[in-house]
Amino acid sequence: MYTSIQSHRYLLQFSIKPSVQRTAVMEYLLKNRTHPTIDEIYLALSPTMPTLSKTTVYNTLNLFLERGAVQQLVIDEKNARYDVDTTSHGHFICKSCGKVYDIFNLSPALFELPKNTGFNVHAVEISYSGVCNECHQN
Amino acid sequence: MYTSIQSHRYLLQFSIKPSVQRTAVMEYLLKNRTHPTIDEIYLALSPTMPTLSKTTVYNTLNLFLERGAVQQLVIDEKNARYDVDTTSHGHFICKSCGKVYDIFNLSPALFELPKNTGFNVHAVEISYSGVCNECHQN
DNA sequence: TAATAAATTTGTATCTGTTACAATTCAGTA
DNA sequence: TACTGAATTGTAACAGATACAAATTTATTA
Repeated sequence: MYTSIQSHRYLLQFSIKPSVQRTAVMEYLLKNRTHPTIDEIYLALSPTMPTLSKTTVYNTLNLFLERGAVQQLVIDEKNARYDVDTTSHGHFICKSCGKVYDIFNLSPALFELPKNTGFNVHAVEISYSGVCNECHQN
Repeated sequence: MYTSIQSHRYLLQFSIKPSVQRTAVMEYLLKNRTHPTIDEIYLALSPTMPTLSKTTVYNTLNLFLERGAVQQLVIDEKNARYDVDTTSHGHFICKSCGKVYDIFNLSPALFELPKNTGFNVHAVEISYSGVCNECHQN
């Protein structure tokens, strides 16, 4: 399990000064690999951190993003979602319940950046959509 | 070039009753393959269609989406974008100017839906990001 | 054609995710 | 301890999208 100390060290690896708030947010991301939204992070932390401001969560995630400590997922039309796992993997969003799941075991070829497109391509995002099994059987 | 009459026929193929507004929106989409946002469509049409309401553009695009006449792109954090080309192709978004470009000539294998994921996968979206050449040289 | 019903469009109000920004608090240093 | 800069906070503002009722248009029936 991830502790606060480990989250602290993790932030330092990305040259992020580990404040109490930043460490708490990173700890949450390391423990909850559910691609949470800003609101979910805020709601999860505010009970044990009553002074936490939602603006701080926004600031923090934007900082993490700049430093490459997290990846922002653009798969949900409503909210931005964040993923600490920055290695190559795809995502699936259930159009019924809205949950976002990882899809590992995809061919590495899918994540190769295309050549000769006339653009300077830096990143790929592979997003699947449909209905998850839980929603399907209800 | 696409005419109003062709747009009219195009709508009928998707069982969409072709009102004046719907035909105008579809004609715009067929002529402008730039993955426009709702606002761009509205701003382009309102000069020659002064009574047009932005709500109608929203309603219209949602209807097109339901009937499969357009594809919604979730690649731009700010706005939804729409594409009349529903065949398999990828997209590139320039993080500097925000323009969205098509990327054809990708391997068809990229668009195959994964099996045994535990989900009912219906669609894929392959999104690249980076900086376009115009922005790069400025 | 006239009257009626149904569908579409419109405008306003509302909601929600996000950002801007000034004030406050905190951390580190002299 | 006092000072300086960074981080956090709360409020206000903004923008994309939706809800909804009123108005308009289109289709249907007499």
